[in-house]
Amino acid sequence: MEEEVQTISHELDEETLFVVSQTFKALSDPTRIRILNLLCCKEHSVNEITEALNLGQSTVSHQLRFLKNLRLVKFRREGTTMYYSSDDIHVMNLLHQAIDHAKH
Amino acid sequence: MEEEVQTISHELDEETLFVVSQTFKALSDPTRIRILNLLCCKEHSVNEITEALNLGQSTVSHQLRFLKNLRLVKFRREGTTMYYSSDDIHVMNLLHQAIDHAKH
DNA sequence: TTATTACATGAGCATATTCTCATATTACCG
DNA sequence: CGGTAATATGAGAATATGCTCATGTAATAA
Repeated sequence: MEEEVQTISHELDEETLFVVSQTFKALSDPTRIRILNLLCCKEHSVNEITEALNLGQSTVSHQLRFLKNLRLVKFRREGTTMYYSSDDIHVMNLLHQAIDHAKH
Repeated sequence: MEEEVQTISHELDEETLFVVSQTFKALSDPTRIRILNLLCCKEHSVNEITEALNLGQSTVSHQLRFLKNLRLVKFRREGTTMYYSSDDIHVMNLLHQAIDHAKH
């Protein structure tokens, strides 16, 4: 009935726009990409990540908080050690597609 | 044979890291997402984009240059009018996957 | 040629991002 | 309890990002 209203169709609503941009922002930083790529296959402690990627401990912690807030990673405690692992199959999929594509 | 050497494996080389992060950075801004989403199905002039998305002409032009530099869009001239269209099926695929996922 | 339309570009500002340094916090061990 | 190892957090500086304003360029029409 009201097809004319759809003139501006295909336009994304604000929430979708926000979620999509946030998701890609998470994947737009080299440090976060390296961390996610490392966590892809198995969990790692903060120290392991710090050493494997040769980063500052604080940097890793900050980025993990970022990824944790977006629910892209989860963690479990074991004593004073926190083990992080990836927690969003779909986003990891986007990442690996982009990596495969970049490698040609 | 040399499995121990692979300890640091899975690490991404610098160029891949750069390309991947640049690609996602292009998709991490709401304005660029809206432009790419509009260009998804058919070409549009700069003016059409400006009006359809209610943006400044300069803003659209700047973002189109950004997308053009990454070869995500192409264009053709018709008189004084420039028609832009998407030019990277793979990246458009990443975008639509993320949009579908965000919409649940 | 001049005027007009459509688009591109440069400079500058406001904000956001990312890292580093220093300092918490938390759990464990003796 | 104090000491230590592992991680988290806050503040600050350096850089990057995105928009707006003004102006430049290019093609066309009169």
